[in-house]
Amino acid sequence: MDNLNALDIFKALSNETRLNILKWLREPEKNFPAQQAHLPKEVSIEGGVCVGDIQEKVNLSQSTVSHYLSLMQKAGLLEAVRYGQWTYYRRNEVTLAKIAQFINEEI
Amino acid sequence: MDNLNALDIFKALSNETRLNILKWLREPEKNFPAQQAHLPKEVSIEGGVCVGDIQEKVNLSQSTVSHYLSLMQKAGLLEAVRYGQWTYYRRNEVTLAKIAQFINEEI
DNA sequence: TTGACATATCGAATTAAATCGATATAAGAT
DNA sequence: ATCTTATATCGATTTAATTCGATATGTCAA
Repeated sequence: MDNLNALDIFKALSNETRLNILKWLREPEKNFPAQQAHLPKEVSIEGGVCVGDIQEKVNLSQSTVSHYLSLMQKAGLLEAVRYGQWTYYRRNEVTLAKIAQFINEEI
Repeated sequence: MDNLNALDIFKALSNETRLNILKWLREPEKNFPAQQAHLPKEVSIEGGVCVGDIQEKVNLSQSTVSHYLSLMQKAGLLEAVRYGQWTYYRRNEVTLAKIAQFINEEI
């Protein structure tokens, strides 16, 4: 996912739960108590939270949450890092900055 | 429409044609040759373009374009000014600035 | 190598968005 | 008053998004 696909990004942002996920991922430690509990101490996935922890918080089915996260990742809003059986998702600040800039300069 | 409804705004932005309309309205004189042709010289609706001129450019049905514009206006992205039988739409820069700021600070 | 857990994908059902043509409303001109 | 032109609204159809439960895949542990 290199170049900005504004349409996919705006579609991904057109949903309350997905907006919340992005917001929560600004402060993962605060919003996801169990954050990175599965990682050994020497490993850290900066800002990343696993699917299960997110699912618990949003209270939608596992498949829906997985779908949301993958869709946000495809749009470039999130990055995914796999560690063992877990997938950690974190914000992609580059895209977020670019889309704000896009609104200011292009739209 | 005072306070920012982010969801409605992102939904309004999730469409290529609507994105184009916003872009074109940055430079109405350039993008809409007949701009404000119906207005007497002493009246000016700064940056405004009437529905018919926009419709001609996007090549969708009159009802679809009218619906688009009204939806963008309800979201706060456009302002509508009626002059006689015409409705002139123009960008609402306040909302546009706010939504970019919202992405940078809230999301 | 079998079992348990985390996540992803599939297929189906429901709900929402896009889009049209037809019609209504509103203003201006005759 | 009537006709025309501009825009808005309505109702219907098609297409896309949401959401689920079931199942597949991948990883680790016993």
